[in-house]
Amino acid sequence: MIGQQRSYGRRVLLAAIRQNSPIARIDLSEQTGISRATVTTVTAELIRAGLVEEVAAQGTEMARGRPRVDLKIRGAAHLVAGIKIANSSLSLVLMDFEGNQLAEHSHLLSRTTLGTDALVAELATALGDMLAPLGKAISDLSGAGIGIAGIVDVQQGLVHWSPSLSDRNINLRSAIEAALGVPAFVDNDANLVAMAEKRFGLGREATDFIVVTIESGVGMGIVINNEIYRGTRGCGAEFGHTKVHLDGALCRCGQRGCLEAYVADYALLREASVTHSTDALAEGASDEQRIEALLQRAHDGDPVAGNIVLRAGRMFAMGLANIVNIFDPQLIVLAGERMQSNHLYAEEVIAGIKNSIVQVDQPPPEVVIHRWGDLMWAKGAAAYALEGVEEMAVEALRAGEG
Amino acid sequence: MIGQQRSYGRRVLLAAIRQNSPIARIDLSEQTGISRATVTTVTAELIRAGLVEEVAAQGTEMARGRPRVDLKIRGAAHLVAGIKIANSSLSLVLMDFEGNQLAEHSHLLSRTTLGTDALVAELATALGDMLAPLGKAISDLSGAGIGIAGIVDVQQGLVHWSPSLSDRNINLRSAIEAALGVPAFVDNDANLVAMAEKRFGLGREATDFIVVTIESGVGMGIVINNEIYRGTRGCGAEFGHTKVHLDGALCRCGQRGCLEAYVADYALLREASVTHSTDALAEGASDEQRIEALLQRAHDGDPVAGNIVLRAGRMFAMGLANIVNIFDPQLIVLAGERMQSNHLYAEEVIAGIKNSIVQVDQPPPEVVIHRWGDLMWAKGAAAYALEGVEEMAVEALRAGEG
DNA sequence: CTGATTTAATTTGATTTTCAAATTAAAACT
DNA sequence: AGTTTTAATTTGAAAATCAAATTAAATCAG
Repeated sequence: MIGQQRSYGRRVLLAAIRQNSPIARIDLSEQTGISRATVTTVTAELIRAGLVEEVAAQGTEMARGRPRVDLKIRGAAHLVAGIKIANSSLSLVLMDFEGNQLAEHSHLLSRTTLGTDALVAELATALGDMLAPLGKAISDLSGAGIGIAGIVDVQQGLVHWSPSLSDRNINLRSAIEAALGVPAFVDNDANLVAMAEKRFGLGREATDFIVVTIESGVGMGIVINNEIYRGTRGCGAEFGHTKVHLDGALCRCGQRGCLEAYVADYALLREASVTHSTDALAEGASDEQRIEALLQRAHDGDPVAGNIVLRAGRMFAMGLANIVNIFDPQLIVLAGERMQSNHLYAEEVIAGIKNSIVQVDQPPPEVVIHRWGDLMWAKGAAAYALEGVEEMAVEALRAGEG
Repeated sequence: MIGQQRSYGRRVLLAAIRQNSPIARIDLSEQTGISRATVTTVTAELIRAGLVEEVAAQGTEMARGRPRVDLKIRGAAHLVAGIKIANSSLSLVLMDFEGNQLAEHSHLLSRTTLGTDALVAELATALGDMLAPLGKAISDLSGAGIGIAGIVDVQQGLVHWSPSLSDRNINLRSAIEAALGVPAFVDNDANLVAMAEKRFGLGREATDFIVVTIESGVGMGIVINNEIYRGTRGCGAEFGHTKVHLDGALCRCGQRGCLEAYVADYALLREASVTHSTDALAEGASDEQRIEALLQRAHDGDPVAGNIVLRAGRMFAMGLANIVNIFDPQLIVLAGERMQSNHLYAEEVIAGIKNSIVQVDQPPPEVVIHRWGDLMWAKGAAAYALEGVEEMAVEALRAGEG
């Protein structure tokens, strides 16, 4: 409607079909406010293009009158991959256009930090390995979403800096598109979790919510008005580095008082080392094992361990309360897989949030814990790719018709 | 384009004309991506409706070819009032449709907290007093924007709670519309400052920015994607109650560690009372005088006073840094009139922010201090009314044409 | 089993919105 | 006075949409 007459209707209807999956035309008209006549015309076009298909109306048993015919996204229309570039591995997922997971794959990286070309090469290998058993090739993909830690300029596909890349200011999108011959969509990994929640998780119903992830650091994704909010320099949502104490504990980032410096593994271990330094566990044990031992000890009533863990939880609650006080979201999702974060997901922590937010008549936002597997990130990447591919498909439709 | 065919184009073009004030049709086409033909048609319509007018093209001296004809909003099209309900007074401003200030007025309230009817009555009186000298009546207004402290549901015009109202859960919009016979637009006062900055101030060029105000409390307005972000329960942006210290200083709100409990007047005085309790200034002096004395003393090198003020500044910087870490805005505007906030607006504070935000290659967001007069709030209210009236005008256009 | 009823979807014919290309307008150069 | 240049408008067509009428596919009632 703006600019060259572009098919805003197509876009809206396709999105509505996706979100309300099996939905009859009459309900689409109701929902979007677009007339039934137009819904018929446009959906016919979408069906003709293969993006949408009819399914036998089900559910409401035998109502009177002409039965409604449900529409849904046609999964076979496109194939996308989602790839998360993690510390020392890649995790991949394959999805159809409907969002059904068709395959998953995991790939160990030769090194933690790689050059661009090497990384892209490993990426291509991993993709091939995932696709081969299905008799598919990379060229069958309509798009690939890539999640990477660091500072990413989404518009340009530029990775300013990432722990996984030895180069700086690399246009990872171009590099991947050149190597794979497939449209690539690159984003910061925290945003991808938010996207995963938006499309597949607890954020499906919400328009404004926040996703917090705990891995080695603390990440955050912000969804405002159904869209990822990325900040203006691509470095927003640095929840882990919000300050919770003036001149507080030293953080990996070099600053003091960051939330991360109170809740991250290294923070807990740093504290534990003061009193438990002579522990058997301290020698030769991995960080993970030591954390586990600390948490166990806290659970068993060790006062010092308990104190360490308690403070972490209280700081975490304070940080989350600040988010609520600033954003007033509908929902906060604590997404993660690690049982090691149990202490941060405890009842007391959630309750602590409620005590630190501004009190109004209305109930506080829901805080929910969502335990995903490792694939969460990759699924988010796939969701991102689906978004991009959908956009391209609608665009193609417009061009094709003209 | 969605729903009944509504004139999205009209809306877009009117907004573009407003934002780029004197602008030729060809530039409008360029900017909005709408074809020149459509720009001609739509602007003709807007001119016919009296919302827009042509002005002799100026600026570019005598270029070759047919000279461009600039368009601008026609001020005379509508008249709006902006009203800020403050502690013990109303401040009002009168604006034309172009945003030119035509009059201002100030009105003392009989009491700090009033019943709805009494407040509305005083409001009508004040409005009348402002309009009378101009030979205008309230019925000449196309809308009135009202800013009030407290929890406001903008959608419904409901004031859940406000220090200025003795009643709770009042539909202030209905009450005012009934009394004045003019469309009313009610919002939280912090949001209005953001709107004032967006339309008349430093936020004109920015799409994502934050406005922080210091009065008796600390307020914040958030602009995301050119729109006020209000949170989902109407209680977001409570910057003053973000926690900056676990189990910290007691706040008026009853919680501990709120930023306000470190930077507000009462917080400074609380600290000062510990050591300066026997001061001449402490007896019989007003709070304002005592604050002034404290700041003066800090400035003169008194170590205790200096320490009190220093901490307030550092806490303030920390709070702002957290906003940057979360939002990554283009711009932070510190808006206020009070010289008493000088210590919070000091160089050191601004520098302190930069030391607490996540470091990236790109420069940190600008932090600017904008000293407005008392009218800032009322102007914001007027800006809000203008937004509403513009919306109504476009809507009327659509209905009228059909 | 047949026709009435009900509801969903489509078709019809018109209207609105928009655009590209051609045309006109208004100025400065030559 | 004619040429050039640029802005704005007009023209004719295409695209998008809608309200109302029609058709389709089912159940219900007798």
